[in-house]
Amino acid sequence: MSDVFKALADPTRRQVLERLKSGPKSAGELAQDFPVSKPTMSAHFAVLREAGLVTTERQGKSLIYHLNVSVLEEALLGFAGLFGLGSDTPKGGSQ
Amino acid sequence: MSDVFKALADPTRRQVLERLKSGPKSAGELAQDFPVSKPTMSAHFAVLREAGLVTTERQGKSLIYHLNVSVLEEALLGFAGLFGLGSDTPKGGSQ
DNA sequence: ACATCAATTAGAGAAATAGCTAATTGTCGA
DNA sequence: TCGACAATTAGCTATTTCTCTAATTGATGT
Repeated sequence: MSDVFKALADPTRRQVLERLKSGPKSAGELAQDFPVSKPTMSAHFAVLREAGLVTTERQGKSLIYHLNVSVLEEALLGFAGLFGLGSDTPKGGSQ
Repeated sequence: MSDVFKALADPTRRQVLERLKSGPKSAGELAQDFPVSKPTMSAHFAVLREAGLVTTERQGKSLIYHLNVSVLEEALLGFAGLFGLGSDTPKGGSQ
């Protein structure tokens, strides 16, 4: 879960997740929207993948990235819950 | 708001926020609970302060840190909201 | 004024991060 | 098998981050 917050620390990666919200996209398709090189994007994808925030699926020559909302939810709302934020989840224990 | 996520990326800083949940604490009081030097903790506090996640109040020789829940809420739930998570906030626009 | 205590700033080093170009891997179609 | 294309890995640099010890600032009490 520390990996998730590390992944979310970078604005580019947060924006990638937002793009993915509207549906799966290929690496190249995603890369187009950002002002950095493809290898740099590839590195960002790797961080998101290792955090479990996205999953991949091969489709011909393309690699399709899918958003894994549940991991995002668990981290974001899980942590928010520790402070009594979000839903009325009383507490939640682990770190 | 990018500052908030950057601040949350470090486990020590997240734990500081959790400690602060139960009420304001002095720098030294907080520092005791962590296996790093006081100057290191001071640096972490500065990051949290700059992100707006905590506020300070002088009390004699001590500096008292207060948790600023609203900033945490805005970042966490604001971002979660972009994905339809948390409360049923439909969308939310800025980044 | 001075000693003391709380906390920060200064200065430095090691490790991690974000970025690039060039080279490589893997897949498809002819 | 070969050429073209998608994406990653390799190799490198610059910057940032985390950590430390030593020195400084600021407030209190005598």
